[in-house]
Amino acid sequence: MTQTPSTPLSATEKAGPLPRQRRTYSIGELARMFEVTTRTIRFYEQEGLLAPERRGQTRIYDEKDRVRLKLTLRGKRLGFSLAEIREVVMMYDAMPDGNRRQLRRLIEILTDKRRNMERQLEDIRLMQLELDDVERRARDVLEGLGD
Amino acid sequence: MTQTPSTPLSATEKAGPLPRQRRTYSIGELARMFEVTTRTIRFYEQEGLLAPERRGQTRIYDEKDRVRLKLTLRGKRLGFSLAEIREVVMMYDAMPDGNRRQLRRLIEILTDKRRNMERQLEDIRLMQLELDDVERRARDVLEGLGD
DNA sequence: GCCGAGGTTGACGTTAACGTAAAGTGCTTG
DNA sequence: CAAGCACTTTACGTTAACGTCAACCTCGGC
Repeated sequence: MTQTPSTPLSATEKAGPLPRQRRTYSIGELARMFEVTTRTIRFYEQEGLLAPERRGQTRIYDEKDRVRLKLTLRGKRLGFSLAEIREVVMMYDAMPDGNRRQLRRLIEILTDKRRNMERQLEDIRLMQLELDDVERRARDVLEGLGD
Repeated sequence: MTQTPSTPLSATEKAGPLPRQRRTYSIGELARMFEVTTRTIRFYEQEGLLAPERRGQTRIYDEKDRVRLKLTLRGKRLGFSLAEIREVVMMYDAMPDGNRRQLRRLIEILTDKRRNMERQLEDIRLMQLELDDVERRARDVLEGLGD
């Protein structure tokens, strides 16, 4: 009865009028799709980031799982730990019936992540300048060697 | 043995009117300055990222070292490994007398890093959208609870 | 019936990036 | 001169995020 409408985390999903096919994926498919190993995917499940269904022993992943994996990997590329990612993900899941304190906590976390992003943006900007500089010098030296 | 002429490593040494003084730093100063531990700084040296001078046993860091530490930490925040950072740093140092092959290799690495940055920029953009979305929903639920 | 391709659960191994504790050195301050 | 810092080396410990076996199941095809 507590069937949550199960809307996956998504700001970028085009909710077309198409009858959404209930596509599913095997662990191997997902692995190839995102260029990770199956070990990684199982590990993420063990860490509470995924919860695929089972047909017998075999894991079957649906669209929601796929999106979650995608977001997890994106978070990782941005330097978040699995623990951090899990925190947000779990709070998101618990949101519908979350109490005020939890929700405020979630917003607090999000604000923090956002600050993190801002800093990274600045870091990237500065790093790009450094790279430009180093590359320019390298090219100068190359030229000096008589290209 | 080596009698050093009692220079008290004063931070505010009035040697001249020039603003560009040959300032030096102790390991503790740098640690506080960047909010890392001295262990971290020594570790970076061990990994070939820093090479401070010594007065007896004690490490003395100059402006160049400080900048390098700053860049290292920035690289870390962007998810580069110490090995990667070292690669760039060492090649940069060896640049003046670097041969063509090395220089091309350096430029290749830089191009790679740059691609990395581009991807991170995109990741950040997407992640910000996600965060916006999650936060908006959280606020909606909060409001629904009768704020 | 057997085989290979994929899937499963342990369980132990590995690597990066430090943390932490022990034991010593050197300066300066009461 | 004793105490107290800040610094040093050595060395073992720790954590996250997987990698790497081993030993097993299971299903479609020949």
